[in-house]
Formats: sequence, structure tokens, C-alpha cells
Amino acid sequence: MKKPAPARPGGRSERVKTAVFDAVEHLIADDPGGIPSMAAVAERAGVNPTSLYRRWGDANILAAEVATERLVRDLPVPDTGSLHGDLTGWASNVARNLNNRKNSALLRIMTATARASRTARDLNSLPIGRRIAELEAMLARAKKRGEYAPDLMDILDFVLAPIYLRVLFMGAIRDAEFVGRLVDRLLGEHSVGARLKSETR
Amino acid sequence: MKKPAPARPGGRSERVKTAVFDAVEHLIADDPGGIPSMAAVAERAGVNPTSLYRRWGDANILAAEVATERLVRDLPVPDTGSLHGDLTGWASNVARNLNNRKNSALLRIMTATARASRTARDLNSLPIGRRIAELEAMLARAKKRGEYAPDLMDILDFVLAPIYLRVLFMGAIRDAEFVGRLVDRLLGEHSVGARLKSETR
DNA sequence: CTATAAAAGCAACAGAAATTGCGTTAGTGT
DNA sequence: ACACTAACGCAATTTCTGTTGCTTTTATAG
Repeated sequence: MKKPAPARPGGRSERVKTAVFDAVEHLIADDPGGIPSMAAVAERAGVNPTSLYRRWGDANILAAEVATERLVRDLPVPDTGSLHGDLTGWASNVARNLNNRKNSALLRIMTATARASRTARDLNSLPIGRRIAELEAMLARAKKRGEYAPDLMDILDFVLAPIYLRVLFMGAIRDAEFVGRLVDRLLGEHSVGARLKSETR
Repeated sequence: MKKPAPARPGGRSERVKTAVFDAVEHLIADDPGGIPSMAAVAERAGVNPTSLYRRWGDANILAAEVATERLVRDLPVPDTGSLHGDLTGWASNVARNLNNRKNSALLRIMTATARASRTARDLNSLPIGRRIAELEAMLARAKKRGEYAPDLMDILDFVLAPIYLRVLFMGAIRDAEFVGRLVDRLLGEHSVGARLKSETR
């Protein structure tokens, strides 16, 4: 599943790739819920269709690459001084990031094309690997401070999963306080102090 | 989103539909992660492609219908006498049901094609509507018995969502006790009695 | 049993999607 | 600067997808 690392990463290839990915993103934004055809992408990107076929094979593969690369970009990792604050900020970022048609469409494409056969070992190689790396950073800081830190998988199960469920099956997250409650609930009494503190600041 | 209710539901249409849905299911099982083409479905089902185009429009619509109808079939709703037992049984059924390539592929297709713009009001019309109806039945029984009963949405968020997350992003659920822990955690101290009871039976 | 029309089959066709061979452009190492 | 070749562009060709008009089959009502 590793990328062959392009033999010639310099200027042109990169420009083409950017143009193509931008085109895919825009086409998805225009018509969420459909994989844009190679022809449409080629035209919008100003690139010859043949190049797309040679580089990406078919429209599904291309869309999948765009989805994972563009959706799961680095989000700013909050550093508020407490795990409760960090997690709340992080979850809000994730939710807000998904709260528009384009990105929820990208999430759909990502789930649709996510290859199985991954073990729990290589969490970082998952499509949501970057999300996991962000969490690990926050957890490491929390431990350094001597704070209680929940399991990584628990955060995925009880904070990320509910967000995804709503975006995938219920369109969007309308309740702004929803993600905050998820974090409160996960951290429970361990973080009463931090929660009160962040609520009254 | 309601079905127009076929004017002639009798024998032949139904047979064709079954043959077509079976064909789609088999093709998905053979190649998970791809929407089978109309031509392939028609050949496998022994049906003329024209009929497919006229009835379903295109391959995505057909696959989406198959996914929702075949995946979200009625599962037996457990009736163990306690909410804890019911939920544990229900969640195990859901997880086991998704723990194979074909059904996880169907879930992917369902998420990919789930139309947004649904409000939290008409939960029952969601693709996972049947799951919700099953839950409502169990919750109603629990209330009748005077048991503590959590919110429906909490069950979706903290039991169903983690199951879906694992299936979608991590291939499958390998830990057999995983869903049991989800339920224990959701019900918490409210159900210690029931849990102990069900563990020692 | 018969008339009606919904739904399926068939065949011909238009158009889009992929493939292929070959020439051109432009990063990269010397 | 120069040679080398990865990556792109172009055009011709083949394959696949989807459409349309018409015919045949067969549920269903009377």
C-alpha cells in the first residue's frame, strides 16, 4: 500500500497533480455523491485524459486518493494546557471540518474506498492515520503533565465515531455543543477541574 | 424518498428483482470495493440490461438499493428479560452480521450513497431505520419493566458508531468481547445487577 | 377466459470511456 | 550545457455504457 515515490517529483508532475486534485475537489463540491469522471476531471484540470489513466488507473482510485489526502489534512492541534481543552478543541475542529457538503462527500468516498485488511497495529497507516497522530501528540503531552489520559481507541470509539456516524447518516452536526458533551463524557470525573476551568474562562 | 409501490408486484417482477439483487450481492462479494456494472449484473442475473436501466437508472442507484435492503434486514431482536441482555445480544448480532467481506462492502456502499439532508426527526427513514426500530422496541420493553433506559441516540453514538468505525476503517471486529464492553460502558452502574446476572447464567 | 397494460426482451444505435502507439516537453544527473 | 528519460500530449482505435423504438410475455381486473 506504499506509494512508489515518484522518480521525478519536480515541477511539472506536481503541478499536474495539484491541478487534478483541485479539479476533483471542485467537481465533488458541485455534485456531492458522485465520483467525477476522468473526462470531466481532465477538462477541468486542463490535463490530457490519458495522463490521468496512466497515473491513477481509474476514477475511483483517483477520487479515493484525493479524499484521503485532502480531507485528512493536518488540522491545527490545540494546545490549551489540559487534555480536556485539547480534546474538545480537536473534536470541534474535526466536526467543523466535516460540516459542509464537500468534506462530507469526501468522507463518504473515503469510507467507500477504504481498504480493509488492516490490523490494529498500524493505526497510523489507516486513512485516518493523521487524526490518530494528532491524538497521540495530545495524549503524550497530557501524560507528561501527569494528567489522566484515556486510551487512544476510546477516543476514536466515543468521540470520533459518533461524529462520523452523524455526518455519514444524518447529514451534519447541527448541535454545536454535541462534541463537547462527547469529550466530557469520555473524560468523566477525571477532568471535572479542567472542565470547570475551561467553561469559566 | 418513498417507493412508488410497483403497479404489478406479482410473480415476474419480483423474480427479476430477486435475481438482480442476488447478482449484485454476489458480484460485490467477489469484488468488494467496487460498484458492479449494469452489464455484469444483467449477465449474471440472466436479465436484459435494458430492464435494469429502466427500473433502476444506473449502477449506483441499484447498488444503493441492494445495500440498504439486503444489509439492513431484520435481525432477530433479542428478548432476554433485561435491557443489558437485549442490547448485548443486539450489538453482537449487528457486529457479527458485518464481520464478513460482503456485508462490510455493503455497508461501505450504504455510507457512500446515503443521502444527507435528513433531520433527526425522521430517524426511521434513515438507511439505518430498521436498526433504530429494533432499538425502540427493546427500549420500550425496558421502560415497561421499569428499567433504566438510555437515550436512543446514545446507543447509536456509543454502541453502533464504534462498531461501524471499526468495520469501515479497520476491516473487522476481531475482539469478540468488544461489543459487550460497549454496552457495559453505556449502561454503567445502572445495570450492574443485570450484568452480573447475565454473566453468571 | 379474455382484454388490458405493466414489465421484460430484442436489436440497432449514439456517445462516452478506456486503451495504445508514438511524438513532444521538461525535470534531473553529469 | 548536454544527454537521458519520466511524464505528458495527441490521435486513432476499440470497448463499454446507456438510449430508443418496437415486439413479446405475463400479471391482473373484469
